[in-house]
Amino acid sequence: MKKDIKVLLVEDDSNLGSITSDYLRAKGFNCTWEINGELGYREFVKNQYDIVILDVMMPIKDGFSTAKDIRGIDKKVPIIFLTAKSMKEDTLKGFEIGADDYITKPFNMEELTARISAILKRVSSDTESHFDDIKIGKLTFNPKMQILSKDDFSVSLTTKESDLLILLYKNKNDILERDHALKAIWGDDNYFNGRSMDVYIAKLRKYLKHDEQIQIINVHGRGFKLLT
Amino acid sequence: MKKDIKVLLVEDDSNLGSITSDYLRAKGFNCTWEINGELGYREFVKNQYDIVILDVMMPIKDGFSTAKDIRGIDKKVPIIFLTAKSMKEDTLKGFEIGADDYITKPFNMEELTARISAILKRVSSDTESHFDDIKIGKLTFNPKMQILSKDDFSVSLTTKESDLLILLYKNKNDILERDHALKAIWGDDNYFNGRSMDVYIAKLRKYLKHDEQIQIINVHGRGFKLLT
DNA sequence: ATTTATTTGTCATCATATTGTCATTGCTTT
DNA sequence: AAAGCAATGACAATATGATGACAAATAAAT
Repeated sequence: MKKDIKVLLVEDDSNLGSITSDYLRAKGFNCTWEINGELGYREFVKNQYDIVILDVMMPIKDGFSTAKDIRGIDKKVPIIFLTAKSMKEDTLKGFEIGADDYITKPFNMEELTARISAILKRVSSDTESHFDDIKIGKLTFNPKMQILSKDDFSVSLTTKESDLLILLYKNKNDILERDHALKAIWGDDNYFNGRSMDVYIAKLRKYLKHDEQIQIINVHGRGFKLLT
Repeated sequence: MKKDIKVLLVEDDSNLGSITSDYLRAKGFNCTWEINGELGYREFVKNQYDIVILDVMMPIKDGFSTAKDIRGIDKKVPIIFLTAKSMKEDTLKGFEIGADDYITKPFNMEELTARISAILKRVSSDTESHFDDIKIGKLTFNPKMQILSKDDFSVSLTTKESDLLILLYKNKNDILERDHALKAIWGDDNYFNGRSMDVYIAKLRKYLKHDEQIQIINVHGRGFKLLT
């Protein structure tokens, strides 16, 4: 059936950004272009992306820092770095963070799409599409409809509940750090947002009671872990 | 008797567009030709089409983007893409956005009609013709006459009411996003049009009370869903 | 072991944004 | 002028998210 590959391009040079995103769109990718790391991160959080392309050198927030933030909430999404020259330190640093590939500028468009395709092919096996249903134990969650259901029941979650559940799921059986989650969903990590998040954790726990196998445990001072 | 198949062709090259639409008309199709994605989308919204043929590379709004907008309000209408030969088949094939077929330019006319016929044949089973009556529960809606009726009653809907009902029907049991509906029917997604739409939803709900099975539910912050 | 401080759990309540609905206005067509 | 339609204003109802209050759990200090 139809695939809809969502690509997030973060590039501060408006000329290159415009050309690249146009090209990717013409190639059938669902490409979104943001002009700095901060906006890029926020966009990544708001929507589900299949792959991220980050320019390393950016004024507001550089590519590595952005990648680190993204990795804070998503350990699997493929990231490609664009570096100005072949700087050894750059590439090394990038791979440490978990870069899947890096491309030195200037690059030609065919090369970029080829790399994207190669990476997607490589990781496609263990990657769930962003519009697929999520299976959490005996429960099923449809992120588009924001509906959590089992054979016998069905609840509609609010956006915040849904966002948090998705974030927990992406880090299932692994810790979701408080500050990462807060930055991602509430935009800012502060005391009050923290209290709010605790309330939402409580709400989710209530929903997840429908499968007694599933639980959200707290890791004191760190965050939460969704056990499946 | 031959059916009246409505084909929407969106092609920026006036030469090719003219020739192709002439040919399709000669072959008995009811073909409309628009010269860019924006006009194409507006035309699609205004009328009901059985199939859409989109050039990928267009100046104002490219084919993929147009397809995405069309898919936003109609998940089923068959779409054929016209792509330049330079695009590698495999790139395209992997990342189609709900394309039912694609044809590389230059193509010969016989090939195009053959593809169209093949697709229409393939999907005709679950596709309602644009002039058919729509069955909504116990109710029947005739989109040409804009008349909603049951055995015992009959109302004539206004254009806006009718447009909205058709859009809801096309997305029945699935969410119709506010912004898509507003863009499609009111041409622009803004606060005031949104209020207007809510009024029309209320009006439709009143009409649909004649079958208590049918309801339009709201999905907070997202849109509406017609449950049949 | 006991006390203290910090973090988390949860309920109830509040504020805000979204949606529902009626009445009215203005525009167009006849 | 009358009728029909769409847009808008006004206000009610509802859904959502934020916050306050306090209990419980955990960690740290004594």
